[in-house]
Amino acid sequence: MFADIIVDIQHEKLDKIFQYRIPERLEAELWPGMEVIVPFGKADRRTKGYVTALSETCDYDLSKVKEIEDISREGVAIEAKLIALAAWMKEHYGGTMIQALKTVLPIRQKENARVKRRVRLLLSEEEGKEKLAFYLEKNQKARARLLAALLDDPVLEYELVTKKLNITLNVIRALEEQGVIVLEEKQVYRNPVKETEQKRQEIIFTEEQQNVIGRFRQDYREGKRYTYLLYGVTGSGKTEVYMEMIRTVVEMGKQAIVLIPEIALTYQTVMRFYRCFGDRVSIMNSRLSAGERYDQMMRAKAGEVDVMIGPRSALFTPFPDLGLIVIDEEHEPTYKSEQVPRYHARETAVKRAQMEGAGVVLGSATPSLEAMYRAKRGEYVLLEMRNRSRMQQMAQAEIVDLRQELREGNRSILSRRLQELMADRLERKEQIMLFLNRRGYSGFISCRECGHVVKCPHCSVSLSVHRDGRMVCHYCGYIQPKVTVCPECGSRHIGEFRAGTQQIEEIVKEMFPEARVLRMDMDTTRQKDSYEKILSAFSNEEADILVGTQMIVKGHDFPNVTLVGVLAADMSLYTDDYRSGERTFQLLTQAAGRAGRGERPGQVVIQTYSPEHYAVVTAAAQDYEAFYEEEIRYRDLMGYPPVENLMAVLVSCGDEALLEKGCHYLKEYALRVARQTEAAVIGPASPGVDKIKDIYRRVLYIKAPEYDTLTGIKDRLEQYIDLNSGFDKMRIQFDFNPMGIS
DNA sequence: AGCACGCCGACT
DNA sequence: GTCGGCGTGCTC
Repeated sequence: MFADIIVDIQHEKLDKIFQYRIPERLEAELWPGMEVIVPFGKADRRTKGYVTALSETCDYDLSKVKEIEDISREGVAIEAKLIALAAWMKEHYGGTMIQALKTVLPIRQKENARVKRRVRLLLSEEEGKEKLAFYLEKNQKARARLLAALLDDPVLEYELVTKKLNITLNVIRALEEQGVIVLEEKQVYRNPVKETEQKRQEIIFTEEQQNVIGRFRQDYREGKRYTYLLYGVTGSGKTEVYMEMIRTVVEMGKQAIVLIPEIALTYQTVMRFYRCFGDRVSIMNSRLSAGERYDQMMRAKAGEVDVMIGPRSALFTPFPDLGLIVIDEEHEPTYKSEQVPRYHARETAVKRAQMEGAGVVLGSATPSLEAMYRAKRGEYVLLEMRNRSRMQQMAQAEIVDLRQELREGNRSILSRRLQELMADRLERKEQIMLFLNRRGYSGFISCRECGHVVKCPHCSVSLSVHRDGRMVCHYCGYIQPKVTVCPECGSRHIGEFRAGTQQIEEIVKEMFPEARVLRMDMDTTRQKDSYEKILSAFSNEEADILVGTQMIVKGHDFPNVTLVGVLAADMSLYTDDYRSGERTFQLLTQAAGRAGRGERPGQVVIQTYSPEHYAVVTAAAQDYEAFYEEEIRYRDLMGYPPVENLMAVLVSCGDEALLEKGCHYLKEYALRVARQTEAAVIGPASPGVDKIKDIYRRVLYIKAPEYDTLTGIKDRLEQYIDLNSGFDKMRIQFDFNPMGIS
C-alpha cells in the first residue's frame, strides 16, 4: 500500500503530492487526514506530513519511494472520535470507509500560506552605503544587490526579495548575522471585533426566552445531555437563546458548534456572535478556500476557538471537548448531503453528541416532521417560544382562490385583491415582496377550473409529464397517457403550470409603471456578491417591490415590508415528492414571516389553485400543530418517513440496456432479502432527471418500519454488488430518507 | 525549506 | 590549490 502525502514545509515547490510506502504495521490504522512523520530529502530529515489519499499502486519510480516512519501521535484522541463517527456514518448511510473519513476528517490539500514575511534594513544611509561599497569591492554580488534595493526602500516583501532579486535564504541569514538586516514575520490575521470594540449591551430576555434558557442551563449543569427541539416562531429571538446556551457551555470550558444554512448567515448575525465571544469564534463560509477552512479546523483542534459557526461540514470541527451542537433552521434541506455518504446533519449531530457527551439544540419556526415526530415520542425535549420578542403582531394572512379569479375573468397572475393592496402600499411608501414558489418545479398537471392535480394511484404523489408526453410516477414507475380533460370536472383548461420571475417583473412594471422593481433569482444572482447587493439595495429602500424565488424569504429582516404576495402557492405543493406538503408549509410560513417585522403590522396574500389544501390553510392560519397532525397522518398512511423509513437505491450507467438488466437483478435480490423482513421493494422508476450527460439513471425504493432493516438490506446489496462483476460498470448509491428525488 | 553540487573569483 | 560566496536543482 502507498499513501499520497503533503509535507509540512512552506515552499511552493514542495506544495504537491509525494508518495510513500505504508509499512505493514501501520496499514490498519492509517487513513486520509492523518498526520505522519516521513523521511524527506537527501538527509532523510524527519518531517511532518499529511495523508491525502491511499492507493494500491504507485506511479513514481519505485526504487526512490521511501517508507512512512510513523503516525504522529498529536491530537489522535480527537481524531479517534471522528473516525468512530465516520464508521457509524458508513454503516448508517452506505458508501466506503474512505468516503466517510474524507467527509469527517479535514484533509490538507495544499500547504497553507505562511504569515507575510518582510526584510528590514537596520543600518543608517551612510552605514549602508559604506557596507555596499565593501560588498562591491569584495565581488559579493548577491549581498550588494539586496543592500542596494534596501537603500532604496528599507522594508521589502520577502517574496519580492527571493523572486525578483533572486536572493537565497542563506544570503539573508548571512546579512542578518552581520546585523545589517532583520527578517520579520507579521501576522496579517484580521479580527473584526477589535475594530468595532467589544461592547456587550445587556439583552433583556422575554419570559419565554428566560424559561427556555433556564431549562437548558439546569439540565446541562446537572450533567443531563438531551437533544432539544426549540420551536420558536419567526421573530421570537432564537439567536439570543442559542448564544446564552453556548455561553453556559463555554463557561464550563467546553466548545460549541453552530450549524446554519449558508444563505441565512447574515452580517448582523456574525457580528452578534463576535460581540459575544470575541476572537474565540470562528466562522466558516463557502467563500473560504479549502486551505483556509483547514486552517480554521486546526485552530479549533489547537484550542484557539470555542465556537465554530458554519454550514453542514462544520459539524466535524475537531474540538477537544465538544459541549453543544446547535442546528439553526433545522428543517432546511441543505442539512442533507448530496454526496456519499449522504448523511443528514441532524441525525449525525445527535450521534456525535451522544458519542462525545454533548448536548444538541435544533431550532426552527417550522420544525421538520422528523424532529417534531421524535419530540412527540419523547426522544427530543420540546421547548417552545410562541410570541415575537419585540411585541410585534404576527402578519395577517389571507388566501385568494385563483380558480375564482379565472371564473370572474381575471387571467392575470396578480389577483385583484393583491393588486389593490399593492397600490395601497405604493401609495403609503411601504415595501412589497412578491414570492414565486418555484422550488422543485417539475411539470405537474393541474386544472385551472377546479384545481385538481393528477396523482399516482399507488404513491399519492403528483405525476410528472415526460418529454414523450406520457405521465409517470417517479417513485414506482407507474405510467399513464397524458390527460387532456380534467378527470375531476371535465374542463379542458388542464395543463402544465409555467411562469417565471422575469415575466412577473414585466407584468408588475407594466401595471405599476412608477414603482421601482428589483428581481432576485438564479439569473440575477449568478455573479459573486450580487445576492448581498440586491438585498442591501432593497433594505436601503432603493426599490419598492422585490420579486424573487425562495431565496428572498430566508433570513433578512426588512422592517418596511408590510405586504408579501405568494403568487402561486401550488408550485411546491405538487412536486413529485412526499415532502411537498411540508416544503410548501415551510415556504409559506417563512414568506409570511417576512411581513411586518417593523413597527407596522404586515399583511400576506397567498394565491393558489388549491385554497382548501391543508398545507395552504394551516400556513395561512399560522397553525403548525394542525399542519403537523394532518401531514403525519398522511405519512403514516403511506408509510413515508418519519413514521417508516425509506431507502433509495440510485443506479446509474452509460448503457441503458445494461442498466435495466442491473436494476432487474438488484430488485430480484432485494425482494429475496426483504422476504424475511417487513420491507417492501418499489420500482425501478426514473428519477426526476433520468439522464444526465448521457448517463442513464434509475431508482429503487425500499420501505420498512425499522431503519435497521434497511441498513441490513443495504449491507446485503453491497455484498451482492461487490461479488458480481456485472455491476462494475454501474454506479450504485444509497440514500436513506431522501429529501427529494434526485 | 534545506541540502548538495558546481562554478567563479580571490587569496595563500 | 583551496576557500567563501553564489546560483541551481532536487526532494516521493
